[in-house]
Amino acid sequence: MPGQVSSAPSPRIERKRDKRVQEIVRTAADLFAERGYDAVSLDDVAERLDVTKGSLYYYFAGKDELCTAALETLGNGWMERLEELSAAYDGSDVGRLRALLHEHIMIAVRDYPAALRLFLVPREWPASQARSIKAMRTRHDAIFRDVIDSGVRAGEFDAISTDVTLQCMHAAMTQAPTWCGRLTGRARTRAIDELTDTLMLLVGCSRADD
Amino acid sequence: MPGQVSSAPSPRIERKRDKRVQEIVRTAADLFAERGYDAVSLDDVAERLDVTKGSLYYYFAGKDELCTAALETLGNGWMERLEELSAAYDGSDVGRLRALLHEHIMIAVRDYPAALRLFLVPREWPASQARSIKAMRTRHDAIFRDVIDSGVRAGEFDAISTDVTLQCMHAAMTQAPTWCGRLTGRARTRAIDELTDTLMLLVGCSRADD
DNA sequence: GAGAAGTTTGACTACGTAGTCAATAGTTGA
DNA sequence: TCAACTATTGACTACGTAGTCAAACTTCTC
Repeated sequence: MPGQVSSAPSPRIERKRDKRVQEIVRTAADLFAERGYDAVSLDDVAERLDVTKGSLYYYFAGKDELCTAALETLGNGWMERLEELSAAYDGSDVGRLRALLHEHIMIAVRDYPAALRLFLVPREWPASQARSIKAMRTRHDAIFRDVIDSGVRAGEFDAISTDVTLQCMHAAMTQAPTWCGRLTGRARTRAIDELTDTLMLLVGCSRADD
Repeated sequence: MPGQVSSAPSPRIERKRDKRVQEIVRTAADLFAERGYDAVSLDDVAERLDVTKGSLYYYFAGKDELCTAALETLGNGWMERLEELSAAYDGSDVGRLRALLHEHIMIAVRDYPAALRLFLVPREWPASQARSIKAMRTRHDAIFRDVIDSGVRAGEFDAISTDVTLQCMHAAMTQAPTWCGRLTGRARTRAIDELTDTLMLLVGCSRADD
């Protein structure tokens, strides 16, 4: 075993690599979200990054792994943001739910104008992604279930069924970028606000209640 | 031009052909809805019909045409049913809207257990289908916009924005088969009813109002 | 600046699937 | 029974794309 140090790369190089991985992941996520998994070839991803396909295989074992990384990296960031917001919120459940809905829609529409539209819609992804999508959906549901149940117990909300309410909210928020994405400026802000207020109706809160 | 009659086929043969076309269209729609356009090959469609691919080309010019036919045939039947129901309904707008929502969800969940889940979600279909999907969506929206606006004018409903309300309802109904499809018997009935009632909240109607 | 490590390239294979078509089988009606 | 028409087959081509890999290039490190 002559002199084989098998040294870990220096932190600097590791950071560089991480950055590159993030670039690739982000670009891939945008493309997948724009066109769907099947309609995106690795040549497409490579072209948008100004490299060739072989380069992607230096970082990822295959298309599936790249897709998983894209879903998890972006999804984790999103869910963390919502979890922090929910934990830090100081006020009524009405206010907390409204803040969560609003932030969720904002992230979907603003931060990921192209990416993640399809994020929580399993049918649009290959079966190999089922596990990571399900995990993210569970996390998403837990955030909203928590505040809805709390509000119901406190008598602030009135939901026919928490499950169904959750599903309706989720479905609407999933579609939000398609509706609001083409709008800009005040029109977009207004659409997001209206959507938030409309979803609050699902727990029996009209705008007056805040 | 010796004896070239170019005769139309007999009605009997024409009926037979139409029936075959319907079988193919229905099978294709089921498969497209199960797996998505890209993930379904014409060999898959042919296999489920117990024929070979070449046979499909006797009836359809290509995969795209088959897909268009599938979307339009099934979508037209669905929308016709809703239009009839809306026109025939005799009663308040609250009752009419509830009947429309309920029927829409029932059709989605019961009649098309596999097919058409994705029906009104353009992003899941190739660009060549955009026209026919948009037409169907317009028709769908017109049905529901009609009753919502009517209810708002009559003071029965209170919607923040008809557009946003429509979009939320549409998003939720599109997902309904995914939620209710795995249920059976009373559980399914209950889920469909709960979803209907929950969506009525979007126009400010709680269950008590009926 | 030299050697090592990290990164990218582009030509390559393998494979699946849309679409073609001449040959064949099945059906219909006289 | 036979001829014309309808329907189906299966072998075929063309093409796109996932994945491979040795060689070339770039960037670090001493």
